[in-house]
Amino acid sequence: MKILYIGSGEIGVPVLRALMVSDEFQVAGVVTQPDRPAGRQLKLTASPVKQASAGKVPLILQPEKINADNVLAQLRELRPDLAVVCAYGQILRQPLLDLPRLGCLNIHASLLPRYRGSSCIQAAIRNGDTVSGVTVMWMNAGLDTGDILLQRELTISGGDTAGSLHDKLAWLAPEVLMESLELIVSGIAPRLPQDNSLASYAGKLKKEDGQINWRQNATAIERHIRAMSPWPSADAVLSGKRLKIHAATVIAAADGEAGTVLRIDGEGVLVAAADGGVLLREVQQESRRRMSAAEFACGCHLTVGARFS
RNA sequence: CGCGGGGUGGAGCAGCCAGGUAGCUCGUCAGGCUCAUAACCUGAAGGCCGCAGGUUCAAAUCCUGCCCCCGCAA
Repeated sequence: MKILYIGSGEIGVPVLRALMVSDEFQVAGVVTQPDRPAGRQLKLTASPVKQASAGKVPLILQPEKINADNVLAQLRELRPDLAVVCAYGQILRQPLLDLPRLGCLNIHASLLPRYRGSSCIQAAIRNGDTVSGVTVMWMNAGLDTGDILLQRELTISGGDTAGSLHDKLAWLAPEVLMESLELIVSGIAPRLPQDNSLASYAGKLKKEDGQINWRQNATAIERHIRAMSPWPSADAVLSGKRLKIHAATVIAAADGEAGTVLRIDGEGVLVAAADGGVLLREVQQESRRRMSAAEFACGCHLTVGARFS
């Protein structure tokens, strides 16, 4: 079976690798985002998917607009049986969705219909979910609204960050996809419509979304910190300077005005929230390396009573 | 040539602009106080100030080159 892989993000790389080593399925082509300036020198950088597939697949396309007629024409020549889409970064219109003989599958990193949209992983952490998973669905023109083919769950641990959950889901995804493909080959792949009344949407995150609001409860702040890690990262402001908060713990027995430093010791820096406190453990100032909050406190002579804004 | 910050005893930082005793918080070690302590007091050890040149009577500090780390941005 000839497969067209459409994706850009890191999360799809294990899936792509699984397809490339498969005997039963052939990756006829890969469509990924164009190389973009990235990194410290803004050097043109290939997407993780391109890096993983370069030289290993017959064709790699990097169109600015995947729905353009000339792109559709090139893809049509490949005569793919199926397209697999994962973290691509562009919306696929109907003509493209109709192009593969069997249609297009999308791999989504949440248990749909919960958390449609691009920040589904962060949403699961932020809301304190204990379960997430991977959904393979039949794509339609809507945003993550297609009929579900297969889902697999996994457990979110209390220490999971968006980064660690992303990795877990990335590892789970190949299994779910390959099983989905087997169901299609066998002709028994289900199409279960999503229950729209249970749907929720997690839109694209912006840098500003990382800002910590100390007037929230300690639990919410701690989840926020894990949800924003590693990107866009939870940011706090101390005496006008931005401070990234990489890791923290909830301390229930803490009382003080929201944002106030209550205690500093080897464990870290305890900051009051609306309810309880958040013990900052790992932080990072601009231009500085990550360090324990205790080390940070030494260097900047942080004192009890200081206020985060 | 995208913009910018940083490399100083074991850790985190100040000092650099206006060259001329190596400073701060913490840790370590010793002693003291205490029923006791991660608390407190006293004292001590520990630094070729990233590397290599240059300027100078004198360089952590000024100039040049190099190495490494990081933020923005994507």
